[in-house]
Amino acid sequence: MKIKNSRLDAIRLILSTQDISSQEELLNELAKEGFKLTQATLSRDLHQLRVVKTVRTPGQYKYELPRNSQYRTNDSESRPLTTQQEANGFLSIKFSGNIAVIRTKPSYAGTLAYHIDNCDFPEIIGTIAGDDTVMLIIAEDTTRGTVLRVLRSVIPNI
Amino acid sequence: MKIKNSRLDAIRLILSTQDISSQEELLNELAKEGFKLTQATLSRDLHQLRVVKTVRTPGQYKYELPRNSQYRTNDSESRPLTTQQEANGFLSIKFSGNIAVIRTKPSYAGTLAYHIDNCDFPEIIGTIAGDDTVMLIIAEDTTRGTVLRVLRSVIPNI
DNA sequence: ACTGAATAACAATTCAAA
DNA sequence: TTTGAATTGTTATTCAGT
Repeated sequence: MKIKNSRLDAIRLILSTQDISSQEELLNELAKEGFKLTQATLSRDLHQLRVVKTVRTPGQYKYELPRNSQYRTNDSESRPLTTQQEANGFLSIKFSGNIAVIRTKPSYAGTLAYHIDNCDFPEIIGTIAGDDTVMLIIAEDTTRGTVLRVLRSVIPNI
Repeated sequence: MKIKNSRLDAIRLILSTQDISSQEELLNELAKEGFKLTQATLSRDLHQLRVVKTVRTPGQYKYELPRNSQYRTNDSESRPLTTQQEANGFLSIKFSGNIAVIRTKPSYAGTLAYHIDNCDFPEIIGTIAGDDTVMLIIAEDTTRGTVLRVLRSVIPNI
């Protein structure tokens, strides 16, 4: 229950920040974080998170979270969103190099970027927003996990 | 080849119009259309089309095409700008690190970015547009050649 | 409800051939 | 380059136990 949810969060974190190409590989990453489980359980977790195995380049696979990262366990699906969750329009976040790309619902990007800017996170040296996309320039020596962690205060549903 | 391409088209049509939950099931549908092939070949076809196996409801799977290879009727709205090469306003593309910068004619950038976004290329994790400039954030481990190749479906005159 | 061990089911790849 | 047969590899499920 409690353990399982933190494990699902760990899976989401790992899949959001690195390229994973098999359940075996993900199992190893989870082991590094102290999660002990078998492939059977992981398969069920991925099923619950509706993770899909995509083809990146021929012969190379990547496990990806669904784009509207409506995660959490089944019980939270029926729980109404808080105003803050509802308000930020967050859909997904991806990383490449020192840049994070946040997708939002249409027209939400500007407001979200404004809020992130206002936080003056030292880990995020700047943002730029379109209509449904926010780009974050990440400070050097800052990990993606850290970025996700600090963003949680602005985007609780990240 | 000719046969193979029509088979790929048949696959795209089937996946666009019905729920398929396994390769074997798809094999049967293809047989109805007169295509004789084995699971090995089908697996390769699906790989080429970058089809993903998604979870619809718990325990129920569905093979889905990526957005940019879905079957579309000739409504010009959602269709990429493949017909009129002039329509996209493309002028030039340059690269630096994991960023590509596309210059367009004035006011064309937003529409072009929109179309690129809609394709959901895994190689391009995000775009942001000004008036005559589109910036693309390129996924890690993706070459510039690959970026140019995938953009060709949106910008034939690239 | 959650899990691991074993297994079944399924999909990807190898190999040989055309 | 494309393919099928066989094989391997990977993931989903069953079953039993907690």
